[in-house]
Amino acid sequence: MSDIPLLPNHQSGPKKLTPEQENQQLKKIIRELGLKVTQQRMDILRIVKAGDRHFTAQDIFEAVSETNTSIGFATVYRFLKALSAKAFVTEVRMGGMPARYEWSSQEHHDHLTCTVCGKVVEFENDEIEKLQEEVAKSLGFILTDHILELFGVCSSTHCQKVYKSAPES
Amino acid sequence: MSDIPLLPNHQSGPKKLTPEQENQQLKKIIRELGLKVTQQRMDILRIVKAGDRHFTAQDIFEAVSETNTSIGFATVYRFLKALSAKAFVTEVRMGGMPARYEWSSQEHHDHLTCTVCGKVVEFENDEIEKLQEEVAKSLGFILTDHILELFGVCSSTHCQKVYKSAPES
DNA sequence: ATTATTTTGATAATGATTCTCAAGTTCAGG
DNA sequence: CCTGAACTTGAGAATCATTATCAAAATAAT
Ligand SMILES: [Mn+2]
Ligand SMILES: [Mn+2]
Ligand SMILES: [Zn+2]
Ligand SMILES: [Zn+2]
Repeated sequence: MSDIPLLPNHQSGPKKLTPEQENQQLKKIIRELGLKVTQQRMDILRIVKAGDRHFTAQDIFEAVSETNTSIGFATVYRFLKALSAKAFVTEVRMGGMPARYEWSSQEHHDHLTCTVCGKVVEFENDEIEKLQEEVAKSLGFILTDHILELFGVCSSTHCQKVYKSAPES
Repeated sequence: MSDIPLLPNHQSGPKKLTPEQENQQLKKIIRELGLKVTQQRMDILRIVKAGDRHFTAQDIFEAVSETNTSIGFATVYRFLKALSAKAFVTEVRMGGMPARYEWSSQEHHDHLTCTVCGKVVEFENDEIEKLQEEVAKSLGFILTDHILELFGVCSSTHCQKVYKSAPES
């Protein structure tokens, strides 16, 4: 949807890949899932992996349709499910709205989602992470994972207006 | 992990109310919403307000049906929506699961869950809450809600042993 | 009581996601 | 290159939670 810049997808590794090299990468991933390589899966994977945004199934469906392949929603959902089952992609869900998917980057981050337009902003905050560790430790736990999702209203005039005109909180 | 464990509603004030007093309380709330007092609304409110857990619309529908009144799902959803619009109840929507509602008077809390035995500990950390506000503000958002779930291994010898001997995940 | 205003609930509609299954594709082996 | 068994696809039906419709019923101000 919109385009307020976030954490840029700052990759560190080399990203000069020939199309053929990229294809080999994608195929390798598909095979790691124990699945057959199909045009649809290649297309979906290319989009999700290359993108620096959070895609909905609809986004991916449209993107794949645009290029060449005819594809069904079922295929998109099926493959995304397989990818997130093996943690290649992360599924971000917010009540009511369609799920969003992103390539699982190595870098940890949390999400701030606009409850009006669905925009997702990534952030990472070392202080919060540290406090989480402390909380866990103080309760006798070894912390192994966490989910932090913030919800709010983004700065777009549209969303601000909707928020202010809504029944007051 | 099938159920959503929560704070027992460890009481705050005096809760010795005659049925009539309780009814007056409930009516007052309904009128504060600018709505007419109906049997259905009384029933729904009584359940949500008294409960010590998170209810789904289904839960409430069943509970009300059991007692006396015939009631429709639409009525449950409508009234819950009105209640959460005015923040009398909190709506929690996660993933694809049905929304859950809880009376808002409970202290805010987050959860720390043992991934081995499933034990859930609640905690509350003002510093984290404050940092969340700051993060949202710095990204131009008005923060309206958040979900913070920590996962780890609790201090029980059993869970510690399982954790140490487990192959890495 | 009267009656204007709300509310209700059965049922249809919605929207995201999943399921079904006939037809099409992939790929290991020959 | 063929073949065929196993896998995959996509159109459409099915689910599931939630919302919208709307005529009939309940509420509350007069
Ligand atoms: Mn992200
Ligand atoms: Mn919290
Ligand atoms: Zn927004
Ligand atoms: Zn444990």
